[in-house]
Amino acid sequence: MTELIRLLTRAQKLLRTASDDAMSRHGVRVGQNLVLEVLWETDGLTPGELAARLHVTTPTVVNTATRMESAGLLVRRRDPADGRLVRLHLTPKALAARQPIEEARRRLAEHATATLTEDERRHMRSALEKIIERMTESPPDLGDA
Amino acid sequence: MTELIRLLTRAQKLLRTASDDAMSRHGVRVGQNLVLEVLWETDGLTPGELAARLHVTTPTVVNTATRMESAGLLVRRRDPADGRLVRLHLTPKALAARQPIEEARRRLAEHATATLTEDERRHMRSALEKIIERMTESPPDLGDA
DNA sequence: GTGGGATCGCTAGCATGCAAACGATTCGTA
DNA sequence: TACGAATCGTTTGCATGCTAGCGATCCCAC
Repeated sequence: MTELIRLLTRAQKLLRTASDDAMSRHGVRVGQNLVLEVLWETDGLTPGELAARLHVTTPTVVNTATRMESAGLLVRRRDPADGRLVRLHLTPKALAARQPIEEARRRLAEHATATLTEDERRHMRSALEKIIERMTESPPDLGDA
Repeated sequence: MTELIRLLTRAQKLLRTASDDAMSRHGVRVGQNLVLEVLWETDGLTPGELAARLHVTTPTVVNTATRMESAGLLVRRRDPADGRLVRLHLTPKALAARQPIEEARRRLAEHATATLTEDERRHMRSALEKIIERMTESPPDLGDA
């Protein structure tokens, strides 16, 4: 079981590194790519909403948004109805990058999983879903105190 | 395929977070735990050797080693035969933490994978091995220039 | 034996994550 | 209506990774 998790960690790291390399060719880092992915579908979300969808904390989104703002990928706008809220809007530059980036991601994913059999895909998917459910639903049950 | 990778990423992150929580109870962070894991088996490795075994870069090991030195988990010693080398040696404190930490990791791994069937474990393992081989052996083949 | 290339650890700067503390705004209630 | 609690974004500080560049040491060829 420990070995299974070790393999999972190693594979994920290799994929993340490869993804960062691919995205960097389009002027976007791997974390920023995740923000784009959501905003391409739903522009004008708040940092808090974005954080919830990405399963990260709000400060992480805030910092990433600041870097993306410096890079000219998005702009911040105060919500006119609620002064506490900030809405993140993509720039034309970010919209133009959509096609090549999605293409690059699709290509990378297919390359990585090209040699998997149908059984392996199906069982790996259900196994990962079970692990995710297990880690979110049930308590981690840490040993001592 | 993209969805498969998304699940893989999510599962790995949940596992890493849970691992960090568990390790923190023993005064060790998740990255430091990986260093301990290797040094428990082979004490006195150099930062470069350690980096190769962990699949990280040397600066990463150097920084982690510095934090672990501050935490009293290891000491640096110059190699008497080769002045360029630094050898990392665990302290009694680090040796004493071995049993509880290994127990915590074993428990976490079993908890996470408790509901997997034998087919799922087997196919997930072979799938991950294929992905790893694919990402290390063959070229990433990034689209444009 | 000496000089130049190779090897090694370290530092600096950046990106991505977290938790904790802070400030501003909003909303419900007295 | 005004005040306290809740909500939200931001800042700060830390851990983990990376690349690039530096300085010290070693080793081989001359």
